[in-house]
Order: sequence, then structure tokens, then C-alpha cells
Amino acid sequence: MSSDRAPEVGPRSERVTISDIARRLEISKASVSYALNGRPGVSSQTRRRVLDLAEELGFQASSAAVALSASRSGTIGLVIARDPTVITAEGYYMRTLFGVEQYLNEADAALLLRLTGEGGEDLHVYRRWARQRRVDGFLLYDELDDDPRISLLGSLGIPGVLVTSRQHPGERDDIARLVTPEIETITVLLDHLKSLGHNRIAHISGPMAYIHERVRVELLTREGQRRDMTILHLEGTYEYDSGAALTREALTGCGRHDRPTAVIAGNDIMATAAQRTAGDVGLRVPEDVSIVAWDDSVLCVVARPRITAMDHGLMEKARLATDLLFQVIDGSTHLQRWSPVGTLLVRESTGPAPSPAPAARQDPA
Amino acid sequence: MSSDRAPEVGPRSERVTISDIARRLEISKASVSYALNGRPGVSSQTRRRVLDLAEELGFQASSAAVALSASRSGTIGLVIARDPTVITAEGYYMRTLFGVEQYLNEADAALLLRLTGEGGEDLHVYRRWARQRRVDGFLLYDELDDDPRISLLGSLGIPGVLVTSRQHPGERDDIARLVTPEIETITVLLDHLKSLGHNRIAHISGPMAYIHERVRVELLTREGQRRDMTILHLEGTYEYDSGAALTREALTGCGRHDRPTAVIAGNDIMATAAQRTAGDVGLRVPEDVSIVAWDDSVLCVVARPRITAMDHGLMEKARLATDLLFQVIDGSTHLQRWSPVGTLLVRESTGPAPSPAPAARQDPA
DNA sequence: CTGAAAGCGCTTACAG
DNA sequence: CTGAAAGCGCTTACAG
Repeated sequence: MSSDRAPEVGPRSERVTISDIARRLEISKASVSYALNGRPGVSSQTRRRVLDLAEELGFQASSAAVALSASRSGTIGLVIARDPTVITAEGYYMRTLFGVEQYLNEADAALLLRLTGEGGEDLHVYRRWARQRRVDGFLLYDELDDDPRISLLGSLGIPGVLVTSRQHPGERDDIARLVTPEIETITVLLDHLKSLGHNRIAHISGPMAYIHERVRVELLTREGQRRDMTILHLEGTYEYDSGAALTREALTGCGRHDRPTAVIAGNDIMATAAQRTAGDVGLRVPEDVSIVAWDDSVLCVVARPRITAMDHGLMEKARLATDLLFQVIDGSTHLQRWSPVGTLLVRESTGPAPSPAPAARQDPA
Repeated sequence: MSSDRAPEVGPRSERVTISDIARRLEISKASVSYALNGRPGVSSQTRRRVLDLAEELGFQASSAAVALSASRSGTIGLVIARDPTVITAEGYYMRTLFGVEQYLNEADAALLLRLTGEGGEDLHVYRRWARQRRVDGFLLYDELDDDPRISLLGSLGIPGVLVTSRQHPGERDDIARLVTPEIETITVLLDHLKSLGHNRIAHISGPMAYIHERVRVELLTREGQRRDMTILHLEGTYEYDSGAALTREALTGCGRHDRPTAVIAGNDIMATAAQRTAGDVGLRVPEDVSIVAWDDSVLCVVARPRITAMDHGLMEKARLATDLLFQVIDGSTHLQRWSPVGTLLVRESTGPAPSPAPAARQDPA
């Protein structure tokens, strides 16, 4: 696959069309089209000659002509409506982009990307691109509570895949879904902390406008109770300052014996903030308080101590979402798949819970 | 600009074309086209009626039809050929993407993005997209030594803008250029370090395959000499481990009095590695050694001490590059612009150089 | 298996 | 100022 092997054409090569190929081979444009697209209707000999000449001339079909006549653009859309400062820091989306791209690289399809603010401008982009037929479908990340995009895509008549944490579709939802198994993550997290003796956990999350945060809070509450753990939830913004403020509140707001012994942070940035803040209020990590990040990133790796975090296989997840979208574009309906289960990367920021009041029982050594 | 203001159409709206508008207004398609595109050839009355009806129907021209007949796609291409692990960690490209997008949002244009590996697969993408007429032009980042993309775009006959650190175009280069004023950065960096008394500097860079790294080494050498500073250059890969290894080499490889008193790191990740490694070899930052990062990012902000870094205005730079590209697409030729000058964000990782050997002269206090 | 023809939805000279 | 017509480069029934 060395690039040198690709046939070079002379300087300022003129555009090659199927008419050129048809003319040189003295066959019809239709035959060329059939041959090129692997359709029946041409002898294998003709097909061979067409393909060879196309290769030789470096022919590539005009994407506009294909899009216009076949009404498919070979392009999918991704609109990210998030604050630049968070998005550029997180690395979450960059890994998602790589996953999408891995798939597209193979399919000779392309990604139309738009980064917008959080004020709802994104809806205009969905509308415009759909009406312009610029994309064949959309990937929908960051589902919101009562997300307007789902019905919008429906009314625009364009396919989509919703990456969601809701296990069950809404009543009127008519969209393919890739479901994140949050319960698996929560099970792993809580079991890990429980096994270390933690029973009071602070959960500093992102905005509850996001469905995934709601699901997490709900499941953490339920699973915490089941394990006799108390979960203190504090809502934040994914930003460093927010993580710092909430951590301070969690670690200093209660009496000493009520203090959480572990903090689960909604993303890598808040986890970093939590760890720093713990130090700032005079607590050692992990001796006095353990820290876990919901999403792994380089931030967790360069921190000292390194921060225990979940690896959610974001690239694989994005590949799956893209694959699903192309299936929907090709006519499949009512698809629902599960994202891969994440892996907990245990690092130094989590350790045994500090000994409680003197009277507490302890396992031997 | 609330999204609610946008005209809603019924469920499963059918596609609206200029033929529909022409029919309902009992005029020709040509008139509709002229009116829509702000071209002369229609009375202002007719124009008004067309625009109103288009608005009412939520008309958006088919991008494929426009692309096919006007031979412009309204899309620009960006192909990033970098290792995923570096790219997802850096945040450099995410900010660049935001800058590009800010411009595109206004121009109703779009970005076709492709992330590929570093093995030269990217050249196939340029070729394919150009021949498919999928994009109107390319943004070329990360110029390589003897970069094959420049002549490739030339032979494909498609516009491009080269974001480069070379002040002067190559002899045969025929491409618009956005030039990064590396000399300004180097002046600011060296002046800052010199004023703190640093005279021996280690420069741990990214791969010399990149033009910008070559230019930096060259200018650092020249400007260092001019200031009586010794610059020790070590070539790395932008990765954490590389930064750590080089820093160790720089700080422990020489005798104690020859040791560099400051490290300039080629990116935020290597800077973080440098800071950690300094600690690992028993040196304090900034008391024993100062650290500077070539690119700012959240990593520099969350580090302790916070890392002094350059803010290069990446978003503004990307906006400029995109603007330039559209000028070239519109016919301008031989354009060359300068990127904005960066700002040094002085934080805690840089401080006065440690006192040299006892006999050394010192300024009073 | 192969070809002639219509059509996708626009833009753009070219006549009136 | 306005309309009829050709053309962009494909795909896709529809006849042979």
C-alpha cells in the first residue's frame, strides 16, 4: 500500500470521467458504471478492461455526480455541541473521532464535522445538512434530557444513531441506538471501592442535562444501597474549577467521620482537580481519600499518584456506532447494540479506606 | 438565533427544489437560481418573493447539484497524519479544529476530516478527494522536510494552504502559505530565560522530520549564541516516555556544573515528562531547573508547579489558514500571511537559575 | 450481455 | 428583467 505505487498522472491532470473510459473502450457509459460498481450487466471481460483502464487513468467518480444521481453522499455527519475549553482538554472526542475514522478509512466514506457552541445552534446544522443532502446520516453523541435531535432527525427523514446510556428507547423514539452499559462500569467501580473498604463515596458529576449523568446517578444510588454504601452526589460542569470546588465541598463539608473516603469524578479533568484539592485540604491520596476518574486520559497517567480510571474503549465504541449508522443508511431498522464493557485501570490513586473510628472491626492484616 | 425560530415543516418533509419554487411562483428555474444566489437578472420584487418562499419552505439547495453544476463543493479537507496516542493527548489539533470550524460556521462551508496513520496513507486521501472533487481545497499542517504534498496538490490542480515555519517558499513551491513566526517565540523564550540567569538550556524537541522542529533548532542555535547561551538539543517523539528519557539524559549526562538549568520541551506532554523526571532525579522545579513548554494546554495548567508555556493562539491561526484557503479557492494566488505572535504564559515552573559555582559573579540581590 | 435515454437538481451562457 | 436549454457526471430502469 505504499503511496509510490499509486499511478501518477502528469502535471495538472484533467478530470477523467466515465465518458472518457466509455469512449476509449468503445462501450456505453452504462456498462462502465456497471463494471465500476460491481453490478451485473457486463461480461467479466468488459469489467476487467474497464477496471484496468480506470486504474490506469486514476479514475475516481465525481462525488457530486454520484450523490446527485444515486442520492447518497457517502458522508456522515457529526455535530459536537460542547464548550471549547472542555472539549479541547478532554481528549474524549479526539479518540471518538479516531474510531469513526478507522471505519471510514476502510469504507471510503467521509466525516463531515461541525463543532458548535452549546446554545442549540447545532440544530440548525442538522437541519441544513439534511436538507442539503450533504450527509447520509448523523451520529448523535451526548444525549440530552428530552433530546430534540431525535424527533428532528425523524422529521427530516434522515438516519441517525443515538449513542446513549438509556437502556430502553423512549416511547416515540424511532432511531437506532448504541447503548453504553453504565451498569457494568458502576458495578466494577463500586466493587473495587467496596473491596478496599470504602463505604462513603462522593460522586462529582457533569451536568444533569446529559442523560448519561442521570443514569449514572440513578444506578449509583441503587447499587450503592445494595452494597451498603452511601453515595453523595454533587453536580458540576466537567471543568477543573468545578471539580475543585465540589471536592472541597465534599471533603470539608461534613464532620471528620462522615467524610467520604473516595471520590468518583465524572471525567479526567475533574478527577485531576479532585486529587489536587484533596492535597490542598490536607488529605493524602490514597491514604486519606481515594480518587477514581470516569474516563481515562493522559491526565490520569501523568498525575502523581496516577489516577485509577475507566477505559471505555472509546475508539471501538465509535467504530461500532459508525458501523451501525451505515447499516441504518442501508435500510436496517430498529437496531440496538451494546457498547463494549469498559476496563478499570487500577492505579495508585485508589487504596484501602482509612481506618474508621477506633472501635471498628477490621479484617486481619 | 434561537432554534425555535427556524421554520418547521411537517413530519417526513419532502425535498423542496428550485423547480417547486419556480412552479409556485410561475417563473423560471433560472430566475429562482439568480434570486437565491444574489445574482443580477431578477427584479428586486421577484427576488423578494423567491427568498420569502424559500424561507417559508425551508429550502436548502442540494449540495450535490450545486457541486456538480458549479463545480465547487463548499467543503475543505484536513488530513491529519499523526499517531493516535500523541494526537489524542495533545489538544493541539482539537483547538485547531475549533478555529477552522468558527470560520466555517459563518461561511456555511464544511470540513471533511480524515485522521490517518503516519505511513504516507494520507497521500491517497488527498489524491482521492481531489479527483472525486469532494473538497475545494486542503489545509496542510505539519509540513515535512521535502513534503510530497505540495507538489501533489499542484499536480492534482487543487488549492491548498501550507501552514509552515519556513519563512521563504521553496523554489518550486506554488502554494499559499501561513507562516508561523518561530523567531518571535524563540526571542520571547530566550529573553525570559536569560533574564532569569539561565545560560545552559536543554531543548528536547519532536522529530526533525517536521520542518517546524528544524527551524526551531536552527533559530535556537543562532539566537542562543547571540545571547551567550548554550543550547543542547535532543530529538524526541512528542511522547511522554521520550520526554522523560531525554530529560534524564540532559540532566544527568553532564557534570554538575555543566548541567542545563532550564529545559525547553517541544510540546506539553514532553514538558510534563520533563518536570516529573526532574523530580525523579532529585532536582526541584524551578529552584534547580526551569521548565518551559512550547505549547500550552490543560496539562501545563494542572501540573504542580504549573508549567510556563507559549500560547500560540491556535484557534486564531486556524481561522486565518481557513480564510486564506477560501481566498485561494476564489482565485487569489501567491498569498502569504503571518500567524499571530504567541504569548508566553509565565507560571511557576520557571524561576531564577541556581547560583553557579561559588566564584561566579552575581548581580547585587 | 449491451446501449440509448431519462433523470438527479442545480448553474450558466444565450436569446429575447 | 426573464425564459428555454444545455450541461455538470453519474445511475438506473428499459429495450434490445
